[in-house]
Amino acid sequence: MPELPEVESVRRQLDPELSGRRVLDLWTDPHPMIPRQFHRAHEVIGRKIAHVGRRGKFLIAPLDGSLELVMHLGMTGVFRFDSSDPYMRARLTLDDGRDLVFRDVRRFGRLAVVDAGDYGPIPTLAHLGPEPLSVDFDPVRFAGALARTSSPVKPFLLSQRPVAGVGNIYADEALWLARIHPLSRRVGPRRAVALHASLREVLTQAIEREGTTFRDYRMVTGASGRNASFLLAYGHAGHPCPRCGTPLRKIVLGGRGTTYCPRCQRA
DNA sequence: CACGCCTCCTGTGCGC
DNA sequence: TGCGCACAGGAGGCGT
Repeated sequence: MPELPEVESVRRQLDPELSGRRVLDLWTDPHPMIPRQFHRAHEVIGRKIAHVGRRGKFLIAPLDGSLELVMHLGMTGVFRFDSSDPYMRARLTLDDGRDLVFRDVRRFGRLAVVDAGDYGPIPTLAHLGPEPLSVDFDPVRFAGALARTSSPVKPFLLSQRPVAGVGNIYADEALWLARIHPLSRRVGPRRAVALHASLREVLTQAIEREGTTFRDYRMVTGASGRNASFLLAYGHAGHPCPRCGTPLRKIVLGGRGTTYCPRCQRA
């Protein structure tokens, strides 16, 4: 569900609430998925949260004792304060008397405690590409990565390796903006630079609008993101391309719905 | 190591 | 109305 702009919006709300707070208790529901999804989570008890940071779609909160709490919203994860509900998977009791509730209908979300910087238990985080909105996301290196892979460009973006935080929605949006076919296996330097710029544009705009809400994604306040009505490709299959008027086409690529313009985006 | 496929889970919307 | 199926914004594990 949530991609970088949604996770960043959540981070900005959580950070001032959690910074300096100590976790007094943790409740997790007794489902068999929990041990797998909540690696060492109970070690958060008694620890103080320094702040809430982010890498790609992962929220990372440094704790005292050289530990880190790593949180991933999966497809349907939401954080709320003091709002118990039937899909509550975890509840952190804080030293200011409030409860932070993790709601997650599909149970793909994760709460893991790891030794600081040791992301072995979280392979995608361990091999995560550069932050797209930082100077580490370099167009020349990005072009090099695209030149070296044999994967179609969209699944490569979704792998989180060439760049962090891009999911299904913003991959479709950026590829449309850069006029690159999602199945393209040959993205040369010129188109790579265009894609680099498009990713930054699409993600920056989405952050300004506090993310895209279709159904599940909500901020900590419960508010929806405002970006959905600005999407140009994703979710608009069958509608005219905003650039050329050709009906947008939907295909399945790596098991994910993919919308693109068959005229603007050539392989 | 890299890639493609399948799986985890639950709810919703659609066609028949 | 009821049923079955495809699909949903993600990542991990496995076989090749």
